[in-house]
Amino acid sequence: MASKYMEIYKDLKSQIETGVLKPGEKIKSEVDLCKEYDCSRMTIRNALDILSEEGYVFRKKKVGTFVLNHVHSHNRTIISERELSGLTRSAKNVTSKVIKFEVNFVDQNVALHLNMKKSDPVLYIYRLRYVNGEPVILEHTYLNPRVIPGVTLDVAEHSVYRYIEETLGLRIASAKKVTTAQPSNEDDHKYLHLKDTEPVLMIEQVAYLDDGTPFEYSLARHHYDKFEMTMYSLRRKEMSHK
Amino acid sequence: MASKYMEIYKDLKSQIETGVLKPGEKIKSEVDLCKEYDCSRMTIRNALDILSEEGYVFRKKKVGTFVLNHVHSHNRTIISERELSGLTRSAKNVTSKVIKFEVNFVDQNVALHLNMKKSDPVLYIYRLRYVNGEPVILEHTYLNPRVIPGVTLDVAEHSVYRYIEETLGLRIASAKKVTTAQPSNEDDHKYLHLKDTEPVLMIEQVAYLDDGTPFEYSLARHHYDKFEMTMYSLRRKEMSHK
DNA sequence: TAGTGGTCTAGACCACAGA
DNA sequence: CTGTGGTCTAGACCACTAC
Repeated sequence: MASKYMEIYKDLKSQIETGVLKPGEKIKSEVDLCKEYDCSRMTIRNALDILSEEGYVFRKKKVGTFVLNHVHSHNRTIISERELSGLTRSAKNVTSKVIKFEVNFVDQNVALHLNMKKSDPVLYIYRLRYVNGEPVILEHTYLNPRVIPGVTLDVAEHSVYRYIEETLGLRIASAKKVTTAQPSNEDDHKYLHLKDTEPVLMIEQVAYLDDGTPFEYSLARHHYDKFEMTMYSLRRKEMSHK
Repeated sequence: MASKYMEIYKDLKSQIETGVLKPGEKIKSEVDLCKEYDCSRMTIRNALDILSEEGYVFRKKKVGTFVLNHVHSHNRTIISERELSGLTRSAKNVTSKVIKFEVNFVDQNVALHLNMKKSDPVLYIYRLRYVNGEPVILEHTYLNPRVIPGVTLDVAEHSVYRYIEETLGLRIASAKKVTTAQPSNEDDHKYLHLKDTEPVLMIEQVAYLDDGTPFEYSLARHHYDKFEMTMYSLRRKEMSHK
């Protein structure tokens, strides 16, 4: 079904996650893996490249490939660097209450991000989102209705992303995110039950379809104590010389 | 000097940044680029892979590769997903005031992250960092002195990262980061001049050397109004089927 | 010296978007 | 139908590490 390197990637990842391959351990060399999986070296490298980008393994030039230890965290919900959907894909029990649902003229900032003109209409959705029954995110969403038509109140109450992919058959491919800390405002106090000394973790996002069209601009204000953003950065080889 | 794909990557990137290749424009096909740069297709794909991961281009299967428009931001200092150094590499005028500089026994949490034993000594540095003369970060740094020896007060006042790479000749290769919003505490009020309703953007980081050794654990509390964390997420092809 | 990952070549076949 | 990126093969040489 999937490609060969994807199968190998999944296999190795699961071996790491289940502890068959232990942190610090050296895994087989690329040539040995070729034999084991009966494929060419490039296929193995494709798989190892993904594992390395995701922080599962670490490659030491001229020495070998090693399992990296995964330190994981606290009581917060983890928003991964690779997560594209607002929420519904990562967390389990997500429900939403729609606070506002209206069509406006697009403002300048949103128009810029969504590549729209000043006089274009935009769908604005303001939702309170619950995880396991607890109100934890206040989310402002701006959708381009020419790209994503037919979003109803019912869709907004559930998952817009699922509607886009499953009903419209479009593919969400990438997202740009900017994360900041913000003092809480009146709505945060009211809906997220925050004190005025307690902040939100704000994630501003522009999401793109698989043809490069930006379709959504959103501001998601997360309860500071319930979310964290994790990422793994890998420096490229020659980058330091520049 | 650098590898061929790196040269091609740099060349294409600069063409995008200088506007020779414009947002939305389709660039040459991979086979055409092979001829232009006189190399094999894999070398071209290596270059395009990086551009794609970094959000410069967007590949549409069976159609072509397109330049993506880069939206950039506000008045804040951008902490990029790919930035490894705390600061000194990205911003220009960074100075530091050392608040504490001492050797302690490592605590359990730090020991876990740095792969150390309970009775091991750890170097603890507490610094206030200024950008353009403004106090904007309070940073707690824990260093493993067995891995990074010879850090002096003088080093701490300047750049620990530069000392590691330039003086010790070690290579910083990767980092795991966890970003959260936190209410400001007394030190934040005192040193960063925050009000009690104003938060910090906290980045917790474990940094690794090029051989996979964790050498530093740090907590950096950033003035909420001066920093943002940006990232670009790209979904992998088959990921959706899982 | 032997083994490793990094780089590169020169091909190949596929499924499907777009004309 | 043609061109495209996605995947894959079966090699190759290199510089360096660890022994």
